Amino acid sequence: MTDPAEQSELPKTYDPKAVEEPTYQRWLDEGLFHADAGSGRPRWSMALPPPNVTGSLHIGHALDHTYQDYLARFKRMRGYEVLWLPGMDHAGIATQNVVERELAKEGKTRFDLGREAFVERVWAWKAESGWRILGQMRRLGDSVDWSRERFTMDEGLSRAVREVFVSLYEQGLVYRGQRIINWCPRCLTALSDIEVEHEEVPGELAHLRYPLADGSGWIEVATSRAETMLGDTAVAVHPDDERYQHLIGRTVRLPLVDREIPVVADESVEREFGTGAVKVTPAHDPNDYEIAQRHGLPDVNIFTEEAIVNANGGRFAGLDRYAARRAVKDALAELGLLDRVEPAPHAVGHCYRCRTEVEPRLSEQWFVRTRPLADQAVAVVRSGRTRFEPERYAKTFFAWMDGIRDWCVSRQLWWGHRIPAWYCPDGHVTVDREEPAKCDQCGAKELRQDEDVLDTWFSSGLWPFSTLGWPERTDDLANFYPTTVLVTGYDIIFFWVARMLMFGCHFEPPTPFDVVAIHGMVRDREGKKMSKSFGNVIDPLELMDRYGTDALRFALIRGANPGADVPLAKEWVEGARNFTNKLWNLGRFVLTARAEAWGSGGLKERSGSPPENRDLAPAPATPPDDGGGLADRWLLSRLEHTRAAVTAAYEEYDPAEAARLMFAFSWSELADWAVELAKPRLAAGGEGARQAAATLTYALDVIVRLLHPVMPFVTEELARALGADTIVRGPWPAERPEDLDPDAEADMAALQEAITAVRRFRAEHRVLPSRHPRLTVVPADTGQGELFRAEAESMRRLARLETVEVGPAPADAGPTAKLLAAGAELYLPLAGLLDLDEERERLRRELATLESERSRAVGKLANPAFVERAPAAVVDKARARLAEVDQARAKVEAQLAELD
RNA sequence: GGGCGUGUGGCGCAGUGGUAGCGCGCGUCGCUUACAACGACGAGGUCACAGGUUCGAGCCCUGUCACGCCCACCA
Repeated sequence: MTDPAEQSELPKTYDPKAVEEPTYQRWLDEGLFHADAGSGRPRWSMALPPPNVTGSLHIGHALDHTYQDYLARFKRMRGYEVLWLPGMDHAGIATQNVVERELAKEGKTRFDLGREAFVERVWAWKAESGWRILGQMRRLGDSVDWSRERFTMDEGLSRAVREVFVSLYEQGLVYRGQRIINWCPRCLTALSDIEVEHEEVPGELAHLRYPLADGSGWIEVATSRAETMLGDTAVAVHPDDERYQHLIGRTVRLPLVDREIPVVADESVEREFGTGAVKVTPAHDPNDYEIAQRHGLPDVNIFTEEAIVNANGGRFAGLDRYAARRAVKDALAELGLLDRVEPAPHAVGHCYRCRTEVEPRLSEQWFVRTRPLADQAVAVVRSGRTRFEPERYAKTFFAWMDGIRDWCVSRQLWWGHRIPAWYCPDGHVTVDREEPAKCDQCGAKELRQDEDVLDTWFSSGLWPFSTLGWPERTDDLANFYPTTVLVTGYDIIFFWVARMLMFGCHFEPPTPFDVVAIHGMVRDREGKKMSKSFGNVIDPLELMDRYGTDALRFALIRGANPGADVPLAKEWVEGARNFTNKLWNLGRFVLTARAEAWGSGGLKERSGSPPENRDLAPAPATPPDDGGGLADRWLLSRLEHTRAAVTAAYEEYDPAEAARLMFAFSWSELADWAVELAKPRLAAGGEGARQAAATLTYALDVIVRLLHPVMPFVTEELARALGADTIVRGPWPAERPEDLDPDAEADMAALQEAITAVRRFRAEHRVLPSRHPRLTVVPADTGQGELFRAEAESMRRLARLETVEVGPAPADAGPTAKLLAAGAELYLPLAGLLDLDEERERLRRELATLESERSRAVGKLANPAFVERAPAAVVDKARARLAEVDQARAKVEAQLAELD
């Protein structure tokens, strides 16, 4: 019942759904992503920044993975043995929070389950979530080596973590101590400095009066956190501050808690700030803690872990920080000890995972001594052994490393690597790679392991070598370390890149990677950050469902200018989808042309999927020789330019530039001109048709290969249709400088200019498409004359002309238009082209319409009431419109004059 | 308070010394046998501002303004 002719029709649009999944499966089945160290090829390696097992991949991952995939595929095609190693991060706090939220829905807390059961539960959750993420990576087309997939908490990596921690301890680079750390009262754990996000809040500065103990007056202090006065143990002033000389060494009576505390002199006090006297709360402020250390002051902790006032806060016990602040101010005001409260915006730290205000808290934690490690990491970048791309991010890195402070690595969580430290009843610490049988110092056998786990970034900091089997001296480590490139967003240079450099340079020198390639963040169409609260997040899966993976990837890469943020909107992806379809149809055209040129029996169709014509010869590895015609020579020259520029851009970590070049060549040159120029030759058949088809086939094959790193699916499908089994392993198009042909490019430019000039004239004068005038070209020189004579047929067709003649200007041909293009003069007889009377009539009607609009506008603007009373915008609009009308009138009048 | 970056047509962006480009949008025309997810043609920019270097400056230098991001223990 189906018409056989119709059956052989190829689908007019590219259908990603039919192609992507089977293609990816085939790549896996054929082991194309598997890295074989024994292959003898040069090696190239990269470790995937492990996504958090939390949740699913977002648009930022899509960018990150696409960027890496372009590098991996590009290098693979160029003949490298590529290892792109995948995996996931256990993501301590983030994951624990997610599972705790899930528990909360059941009305439970982790404490109801107990540590062991809770951790079990997280593992179960991880199994499920991890599966989803792997599926998304397949969707994206990630060419990772699945046989080497790792997880930060798997056995091998856990061993690496213990090895590093214990070694650092032995080297004196890990220590335990009491410090003021950043504490999240909601997550109930310590945080490192970079896990705190500073944010400006309105805030206030309260001026409090502390009466002198001897009743001789008072001293005034200023604070943004009045409630902390409950934990004050001193007041500090600058030693040279004349205002307070007489008070140094005396004592004040701390109101509300009725504690006598000293006035001390400390150089850290700024005389100009506030009153020049500062209250000292050693347990709740890092500066104050240092002052206390210097002066031997006690510390009074007034908060519980949840930041609720404890028993030390007397009658304020039980209030949270904010309630206590109000209550303390009220109480002081009643006593006449609150001088005033003024607004004072200042930055407050928030937990990077839950946004809760961080509370400085004095506690016992584990720290990494970072200075020596940081120095090594800085040296490797300064020397150029490791390079940032773009380079300016090295500055960001240096700036942070310069001011780096010791890294608090212990977390009061349950999900993570348990700290390998054990305590005996006497409090001695034993740090070991395996669970020790007895205390190092006293031999006690009752040991209890530290309850805390390590910062998630501790294990991810080992990623480049722990994933290769370290500390074992594995083949993979020998073959693929240092890794070649590390790709990531600028947002985690401090969190991750810096830590990897510190650990890598120290434990597995010289460096974990040669190049750090930094990309930006995905933004919405207005350049705004994507976030759930703005409601502007885009789900990559939705985009892939709708437009295909290649479209999403191309849109992301096209916007990924080096180091800069990537704006993305549906329309961008839609445009990229149109491009995939353009390629698809280019493929359809070329394949058909090729089949017809060689008289083969047309193309076959696989159900609903792309063309398969293995009966034809495989795509040529080199262009057809001869290359006689201008169109072919021009195309090959442009192709070689593109090939060279795209290759260079890929090498230089500028895939956005490569994308632009490929897009422009494919669409504006190959499709818009080369194909159009080929049509008459193809239609003529014979050797000319074969020549044209061969050149187009070659060009398509090359551009498809160039595009493959960015758009792997549609290009693989087209390459297969052209006769290749796969292009995943290349080859990459070879350099062909002999194809560069400046003469052909110049000639083609002249021809294009002439054709466009005629088209423009036709469009402006509304020449019906069915009218085919005769054109006379008066060339600028003899060379140009030959050009136009040779290309007369192309020009005739593309400009819709009856004939194209090269010679002297026609005499006495009646009304004639003279156009200029590339130095040549083009003469178009108007008679018969457009009906002159009809055209005059049309122009007069148009002029009349414009005149009447003009007189109305003039009248309106001449009316003072309108000009004065109407909104300015309306008046401006009227004026602008009048100007437009005047311009249009002038044009129409000129056209009328041309006709006479 | 430091550091980095950005200001180019309505919107999003390229363009590191030699006659202003791309995508989207917009206007006019067109279902020309690869593609209407298309084609042809067009409108639209004193390249934030002010100085300077140069034969010549979006592109280099200085300063100003605006915006963005990062870092930061002035309570």
